[in-house]
Amino acid sequence: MPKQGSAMKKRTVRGSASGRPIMALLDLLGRRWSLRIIWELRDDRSLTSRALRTACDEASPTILQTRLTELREAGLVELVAGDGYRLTALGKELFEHFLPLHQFAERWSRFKAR
Amino acid sequence: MPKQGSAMKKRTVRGSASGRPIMALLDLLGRRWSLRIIWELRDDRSLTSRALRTACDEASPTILQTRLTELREAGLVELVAGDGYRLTALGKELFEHFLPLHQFAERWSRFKAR
DNA sequence: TCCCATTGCTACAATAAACGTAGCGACATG
DNA sequence: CATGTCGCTACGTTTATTGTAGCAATGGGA
Repeated sequence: MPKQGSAMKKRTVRGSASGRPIMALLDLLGRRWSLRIIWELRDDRSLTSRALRTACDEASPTILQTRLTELREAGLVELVAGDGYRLTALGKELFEHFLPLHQFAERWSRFKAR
Repeated sequence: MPKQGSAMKKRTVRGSASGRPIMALLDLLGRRWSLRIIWELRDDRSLTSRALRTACDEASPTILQTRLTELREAGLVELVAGDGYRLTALGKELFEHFLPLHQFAERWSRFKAR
């Protein structure tokens, strides 16, 4: 992709051509920082773009902005003026599936340690 | 970003330095094809590396092999001689959290279509 | 009003990850 | 031996991400 202006954007989700929404979703969530962003916005948290950047281990604003735009277009995240980014109702619903992931991660971590 | 020394063999999971397993897990699952691979191995399916490649839309064997190695080292996927790749018990447990994702993806798709 | 801090967001060059093609050795079947 | 498939890798090209710097817009004092 030669240009990354706000005009031309490769926002097409891989796998969406297959007509299988799950593939498009898996691809969207499989992009770097997507899962992390959703995670950081859990529990009705609202974070400004910079607070989000801090939460995401000082990730590059370029890619965070790209992901945020994608997630907003996907209807999972919204930007509320004067309040920052937050999950939409749909986004919260999605997060519910990841909630048990925290517990799992702990167990997984202990497994790996062996 | 914390510098990933070239000494580290690139198999280190980003975020694992934070000591928060959830970050390591989110990073591992956030790599391309990770979620997809787990998805394709659902329901006790066992796929050979090439069948998996076909299932994953002819993804490059290079990256598939990389992901498979990572997932195997993470204890989520295993390679059974003469049978192909499959989810481990831990991997199946993880997949349980993604099961409702299919339904969600359908709903999400309809939302996007509007 | 001017100053200044913060917001969301972007340009641009450099680096890292992923892609695509080709092909390896090992093993099996004919 | 010939053929096919297995898991897996080399390598050159393309794409994605990083890091630094900075923009215009907004708001709050002084």
